[in-house]
Amino acid sequence: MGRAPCCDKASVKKGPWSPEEDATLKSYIEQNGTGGNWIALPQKIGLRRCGKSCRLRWLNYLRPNIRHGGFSDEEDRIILSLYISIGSRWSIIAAQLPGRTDNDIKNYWNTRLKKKLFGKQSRKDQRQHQFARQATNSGHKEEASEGAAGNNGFAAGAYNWHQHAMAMPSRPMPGSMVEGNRIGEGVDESIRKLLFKLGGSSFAALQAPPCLPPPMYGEAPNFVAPSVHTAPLNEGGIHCSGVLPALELDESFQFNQVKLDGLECFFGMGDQSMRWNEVSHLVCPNTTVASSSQGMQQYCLAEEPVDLGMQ
DNA sequence: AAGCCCAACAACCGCCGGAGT
DNA sequence: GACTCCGGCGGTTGTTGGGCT
Repeated sequence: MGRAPCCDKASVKKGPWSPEEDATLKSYIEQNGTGGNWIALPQKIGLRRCGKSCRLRWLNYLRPNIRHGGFSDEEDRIILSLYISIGSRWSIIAAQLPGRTDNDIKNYWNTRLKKKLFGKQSRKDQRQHQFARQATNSGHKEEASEGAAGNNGFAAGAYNWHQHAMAMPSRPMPGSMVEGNRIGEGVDESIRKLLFKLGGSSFAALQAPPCLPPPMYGEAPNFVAPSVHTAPLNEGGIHCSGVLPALELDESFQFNQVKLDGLECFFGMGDQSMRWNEVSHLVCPNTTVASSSQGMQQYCLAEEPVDLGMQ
């Protein structure tokens, strides 16, 4: 026997909300709150809507201080960082971007950011790219750069990780901050703390690479951060040198079992396979890559190993 | 000018986990 | 401990509008 439906599907209205419905819902919640029961709410205020639909409408659209569209580079970077670390846990990602809803971020990722990052050209991008080439060829370089990079600073056309990494500020740009927002100074710290709260991540591993013990796979459903050991530093077992062999990071990245839809290329599944050292700049702008004396590539973290104080 | 295609966004659906009984 | 209910979440689908052929 299946679960009873949350409302009578036959009697509730579906589809886009009218301004009148919006006004009714908004004014009621502003005056009385949700009353702790979304299911009962529509009946109370005479809306022929499912309670879940009311909740969604309020959270995604009517709630105060909601921002739509216009994602900044900084927000892009946060979304990407967290997506790589924790996968499609949109609510957690949204919690780091005040004013953004999980639905908004999810849509943004699925329709735009994923394409931006992996070089799927929209027709608009193709046109911009074509325009850029034409303008460049005819000597209009300023117009060309505007046309090609008008998309939040990402170059149109096939995405170039290295190029973008170089363009990324090593620290959040002062002035990119939204008031009351975590975006801005200290955002990396904020994300890192969040990831440690969640149980570790490849992102966190970059900031303070654990060298021992060996990775534990499959400890948690949905979220596995293979090379991260979350025990406090002072309990022993971890000694962080600040230098992590590239191989380890690659393995960390490749064995991460978080579902990374759209990131198949990192796992050798796409036709354009990437390795961690090709994208780490984007996720961790402070990470630099250098060659060791043995010719083996190593990661040299620009920062001192951080205090991993668990909260 | 009309039809088609596609990107963007809004909304729905169904599952899961936590709280209450 | 078992059961029910509800909220929350993520995946998916539907709708719309703009651009292209």
